[in-house]
Amino acid sequence: MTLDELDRIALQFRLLGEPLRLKILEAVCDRPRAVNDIVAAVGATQANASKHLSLMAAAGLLSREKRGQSVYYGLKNPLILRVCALMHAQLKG
Amino acid sequence: MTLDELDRIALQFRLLGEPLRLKILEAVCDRPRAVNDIVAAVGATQANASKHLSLMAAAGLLSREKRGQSVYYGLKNPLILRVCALMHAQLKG
DNA sequence: CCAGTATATCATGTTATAATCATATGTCCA
DNA sequence: TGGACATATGATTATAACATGATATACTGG
Repeated sequence: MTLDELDRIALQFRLLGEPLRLKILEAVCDRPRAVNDIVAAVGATQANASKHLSLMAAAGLLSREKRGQSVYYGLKNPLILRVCALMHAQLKG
Repeated sequence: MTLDELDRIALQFRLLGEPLRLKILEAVCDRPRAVNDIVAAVGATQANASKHLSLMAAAGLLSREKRGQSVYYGLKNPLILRVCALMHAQLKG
């Protein structure tokens, strides 16, 4: 495993290391949703949620699509849900 | 998913969000190893490695066993390797 | 064009986490 | 017991990350 690879993997893990971001994942896990909607679902400030969404999209975790005056964020790769589920399971084992 | 659960999952992810700690996991993935040995394998300061090892053990990621004048750290639950492998795969997909 | 709604960004204060150096603790053996 | 080796801890500094409030940009309907 190269150093660069480790760095990128670590970065991905760090992205998941924030409760608010996990909540966001939960919010968009079955369908893309507008920022507005996500903000309400996770109970965060618009500015704060927006920042996390940008970050996650930039990291390739979320997809971003502008439709009308809203922006829809969705899961880029459902595999990330398995990662979360595995980690959840690991906590109990 | 309760808030407390999210917090704990996030904490676990944050633990994996450090390249040095991933290296440590790699170093002990097939057998427990002494701190001394791990330090050499990952190329870190003794103090720094020790701190990370303590942290990971406290979080339930690693097992800790004192044998003679050495302390052996090993994987507590091999499931964590699957989490890492999945994340690695996710990066490419 | 204007008002309103939706989203993003910027500046700032604060907290959290990591690396380092020095030092302490503990264990073994001569 | 003293000295060498292995590990842990404490204090300090540096850096990264988050939350917030204010503001900017973009789109839409009237």
